[in-house]
Amino acid sequence: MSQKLLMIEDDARLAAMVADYLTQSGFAVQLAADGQHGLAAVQASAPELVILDLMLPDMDGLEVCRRIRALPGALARTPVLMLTAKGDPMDRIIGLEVGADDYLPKPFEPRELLARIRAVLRRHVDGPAADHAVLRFGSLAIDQDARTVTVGAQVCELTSYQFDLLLALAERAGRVLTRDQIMEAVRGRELDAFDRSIDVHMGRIRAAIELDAKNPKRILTVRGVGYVFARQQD
Amino acid sequence: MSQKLLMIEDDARLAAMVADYLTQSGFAVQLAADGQHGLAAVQASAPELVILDLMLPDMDGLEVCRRIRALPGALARTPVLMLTAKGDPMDRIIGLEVGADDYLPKPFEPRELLARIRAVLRRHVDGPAADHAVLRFGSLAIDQDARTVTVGAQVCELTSYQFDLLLALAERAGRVLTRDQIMEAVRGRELDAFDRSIDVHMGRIRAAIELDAKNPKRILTVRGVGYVFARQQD
DNA sequence: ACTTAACTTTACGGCCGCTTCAAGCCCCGG
DNA sequence: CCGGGGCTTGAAGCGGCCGTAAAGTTAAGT
Repeated sequence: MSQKLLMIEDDARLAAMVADYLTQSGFAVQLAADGQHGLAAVQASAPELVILDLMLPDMDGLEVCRRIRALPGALARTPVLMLTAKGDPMDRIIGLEVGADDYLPKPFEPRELLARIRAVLRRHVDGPAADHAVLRFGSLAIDQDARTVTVGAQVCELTSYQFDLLLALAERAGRVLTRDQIMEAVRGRELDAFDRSIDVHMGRIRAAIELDAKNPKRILTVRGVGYVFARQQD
Repeated sequence: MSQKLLMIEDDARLAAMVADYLTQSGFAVQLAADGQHGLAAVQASAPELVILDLMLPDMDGLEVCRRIRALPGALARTPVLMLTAKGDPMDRIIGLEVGADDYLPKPFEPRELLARIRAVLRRHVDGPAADHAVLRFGSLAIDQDARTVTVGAQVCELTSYQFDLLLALAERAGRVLTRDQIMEAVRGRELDAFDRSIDVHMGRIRAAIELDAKNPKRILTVRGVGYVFARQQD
């Protein structure tokens, strides 16, 4: 029961990469390179959600969004996730105003796009603002919507990337992941041969979430393989 | 099979309204007006989920939550959905830190409360249920995802390489493997003529997984050939 | 029972992989 | 154009673990 997504994006490289990532995450992805074909595809295949680039060759993403909302029947309520060029707050206001359900500034981590797609879909079926997915492991709490991590009373300062890494591990708690798998989950691309950056980040994340970074109880290293997030803690 | 909910809320009007809505949605709702009675009710009726107001006449909602978590047995893991006074981010952090499973700022739509209740319950039932690929031989279990081996309740300390060796044998349980075959399976290359390293490792693995390393019941030696992992055990 | 071959056990040296620190680089905001 | 935060890269340090060697034990053949 894989859900159908439509991505309207003129950058073929980006589109292909994202489509690949989302496909591996269990979605069926259809592509359209401009607004014209995008609108046609919405009507033809009635996707569960539309990923819509703000900048398109033929017509503005905002215009596309407006026309989706003007379609007959249930199609008008198709969830739209807008990709905006920059972190410009203006974009958000405009995007939401024409009826986009969420927006995501480029460049973005595939991981985050996936999280937002799921959030929008969840909201769409369960009602408005449905689900704060909060992962709990003993005193550790990971709030996927707020993108915050707390351990006991302490709020952990994590960068966005560190948060994604932690989340990738925590979602598969109890499963050993290789560095490649982790990189694949977060960025959708492979790791070059002897890249130690993952290790450095794990060190930083440990410093933030472990009580004693010298004796990690949550992020465990599996020598010669990768890392595991411990299922049982505290 | 309507699920039992407990709502701890001092505002009688609000409580009645919500209870009514949730009842129509197929839940059995029990009410408590303050922390004292709320805690008693949790112990008396073991609800599937507790809806807990942050502001209560007698004691803080946080304190109630803490005490629920301190209850004996499975009661301590009763899901808690916190109702916070405002959209203040402070509230959410506090809520997470005492072990609430989700939070919802007032005022809220009943529809949204319902969605979150369902989300939390869903997570609670199929959360820890994530299945692993596990090979079982009597009391011995080999978890390929976690890369751990357990004998009964005992977790065996094995290195990555030792784990791979054991797995190679266990996957072909009942078949005798030569040292070369084992090496081929694990490392993909051949073994030089008089290498005794496999033997040493088998000894170490036996020390970890055999009840009596002197009389191995799992990893058996086939003199002049190699080793077998016994199909029948215990 | 003696001999010999094969497996087990123990000890230890060295290497590989993880961690940590420091410097470089890139991107973004002023 | 400059400054800062954060990701990346490189190098140094350290510890764990593999492999070897050598002694001990078991099994088979004479």
